[in-house]
Amino acid sequence: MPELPEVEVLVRHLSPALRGKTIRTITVRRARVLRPATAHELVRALRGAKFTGVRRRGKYLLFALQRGRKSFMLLGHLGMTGRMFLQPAREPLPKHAAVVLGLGRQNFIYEDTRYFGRLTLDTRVLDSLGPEPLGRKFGLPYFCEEMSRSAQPIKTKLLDQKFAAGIGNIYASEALFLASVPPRRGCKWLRFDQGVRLHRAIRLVLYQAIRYGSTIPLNWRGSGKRDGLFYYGTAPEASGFYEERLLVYDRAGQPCPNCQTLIRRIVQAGRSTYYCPKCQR
DNA sequence: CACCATGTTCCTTG
DNA sequence: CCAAGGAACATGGT
Repeated sequence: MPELPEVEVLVRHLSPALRGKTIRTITVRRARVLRPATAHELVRALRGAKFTGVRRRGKYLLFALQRGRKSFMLLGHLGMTGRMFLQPAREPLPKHAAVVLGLGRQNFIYEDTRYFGRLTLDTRVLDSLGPEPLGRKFGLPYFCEEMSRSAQPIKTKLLDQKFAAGIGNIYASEALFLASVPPRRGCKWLRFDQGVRLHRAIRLVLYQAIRYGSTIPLNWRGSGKRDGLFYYGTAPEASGFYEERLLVYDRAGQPCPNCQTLIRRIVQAGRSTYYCPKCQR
């Protein structure tokens, strides 16, 4: 479920829901997600600690905790299939619950089908993240400077978390389409007008996705096969909201919404890219 | 059986 | 140092 907009919307829900709650029990069912820490270390650090807030950095969730006078941070990442939500303590745990924090009447659950995500006290990964694409530092001057210094295909660059923290495979394709930029173009060979449009499209795509996620009914737990949240239009709890949300992602063979040319799928750096060969050149 | 999947990290090669 | 490519991680959908 995770790119910057999804994480942002999740954080906005979790922060007020967790603030002030004290962690009484810690159940680790998949120690792998704690890497590099161990279950014992996590239990020792979290027991008795109180949530003071939740923030976001890139695709990471930052849980601010306090015990006594000591403040510290717990860092979460959802990988490809992670979810985080609260549910009544008596309800059965989902099959792939990786970590469960008992908060009294409620459990805070981190579940992750593929266990690619993380929940850990080690925050060092944050040091290597680039600027927030919706933040001040990610201005046109920074953007153009980065473009001029890289020969990488632009699509690959958008996925580089030290270029901008939080853009993922879906919104990379969407932003390039909105800006009419061909995904294989080397950064330094982008024309100025393409750069300006892309810079703007990145912010627009992320901003609109956040706004969209803030207005639809959300099912954090997910209702089944397709993700009940953002990416797919099949979730019953959001039917009617999804039309024309993602313009090119996962639409290979379908007509481009601008020109009816068939959307193409290519592979770059091992990931699918979707684009319109006519609009994006 | 095949291939695909919202992400990151590690390894090898150049 | 950088970049590119591939594999690994692990499970499920089509």
